[in-house]
Amino acid sequence: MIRLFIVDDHPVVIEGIHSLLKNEKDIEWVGQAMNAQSCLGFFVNNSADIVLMDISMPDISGVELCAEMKEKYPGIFILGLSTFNQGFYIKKMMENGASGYILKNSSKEELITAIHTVYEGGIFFSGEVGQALKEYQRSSASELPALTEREKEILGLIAEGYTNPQIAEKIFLSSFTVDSHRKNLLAKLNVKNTATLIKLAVERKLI
Amino acid sequence: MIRLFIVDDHPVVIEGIHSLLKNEKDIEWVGQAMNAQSCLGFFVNNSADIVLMDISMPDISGVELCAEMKEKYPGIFILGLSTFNQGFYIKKMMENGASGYILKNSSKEELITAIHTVYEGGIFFSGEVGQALKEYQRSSASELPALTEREKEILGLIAEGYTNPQIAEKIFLSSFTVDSHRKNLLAKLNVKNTATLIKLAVERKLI
DNA sequence: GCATTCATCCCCCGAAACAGTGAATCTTAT
DNA sequence: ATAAGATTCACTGTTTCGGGGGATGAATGC
Repeated sequence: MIRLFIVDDHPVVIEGIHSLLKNEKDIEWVGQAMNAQSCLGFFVNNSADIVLMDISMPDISGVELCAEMKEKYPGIFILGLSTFNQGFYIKKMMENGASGYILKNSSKEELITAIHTVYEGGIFFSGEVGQALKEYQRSSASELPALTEREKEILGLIAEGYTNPQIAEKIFLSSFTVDSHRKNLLAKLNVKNTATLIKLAVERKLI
Repeated sequence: MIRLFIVDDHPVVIEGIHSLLKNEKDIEWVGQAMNAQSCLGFFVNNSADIVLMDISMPDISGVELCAEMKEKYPGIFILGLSTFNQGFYIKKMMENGASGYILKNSSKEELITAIHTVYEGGIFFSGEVGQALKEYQRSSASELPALTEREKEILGLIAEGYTNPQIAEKIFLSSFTVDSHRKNLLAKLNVKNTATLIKLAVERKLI
């Protein structure tokens, strides 16, 4: 028996999911909350196996609530729930310990599959969400100015710890030239020094 | 109809999966390969929707084959397949474009669910794999030497682009002292300069 | 007690990074 | 063809980094 709790500030969503699952014999509806505070209140004296959690709530965001819940009750699996398919928030939820993410317009089958997968310790994304997540991982880079091949090459070598003279020797250029490319990298990416350059590059997966 | 291809150097695995899926009406078995080369050869003149791919193969690794396949045929979904539940390789496969990962001892139901989820663009992990992946994400940081509070503070400020004199002013130290901490960071983490320091720090989520 | 470890602090110096400016090839797209 | 941009090279400063050394004090363990 999978004990399910739901947190969402839209009554219609709670009702809709309740209705979809009411005939599922292995899923027990243990409670619901319409904001983060009352969700946290519930878990003081009660428990659940899975929490379906909306991303946008009146008091604190789903991302924060997710972090707090996993901190206090690491054994409870959290399944993100949202109307929109936003890569950024999905990523944040996952980083904060969520076990998956489904859209509110998911089919009954998808919802049930998600609940079972997560209950067994798995990770589940609905189809569209999986796509959005993958695209997001790239698209966050799309806002960045395009780097030339040379610039990417030199960025990679900088990240590996080579100095300008070393890079120059390695790819048969003048160290003045390497320095020029380096300055262009700083300017294009709008960062002030090597530290911030590499931080950006790693975070945005440029290298 | 989901067109499925499998790459695995163990005939028994190919046979076993074939047997499990032979009665599935919506899954069509389009071919199989026992090494990476013959897999790549197949896709020159043929196609598939999903490739079940073993992680360990005689010629090149599943990770590399995965990267090459996604490069050439981005529309084909790749589902990793392994006997062992190794967080590191799972992570590598995912970074190279795989859509999920299942164990060879998965149940028929799990296998079919995985195939359908992936076919619809989703991401699927078997239960145990999901756990291993999450644990790996933490454990990779555990091998690092412990940093002192001061060092972590200074590391964070370096990553934000502050120079030694700026950090010194900000936290009321001599810039010589900041420099010492900085050098300790380089030594402790065994990196040669700011670039590699920040790369490591971001990758290992020290900041 | 005493030695040791370690976090914290300080200093010098040569090498590297950064800022500013300028300019010559070469490719590519309009 | 010409304009735009990528790539290359150059010079001159100033600032920062990285490698060396060394000092203090608090905590630790024997």
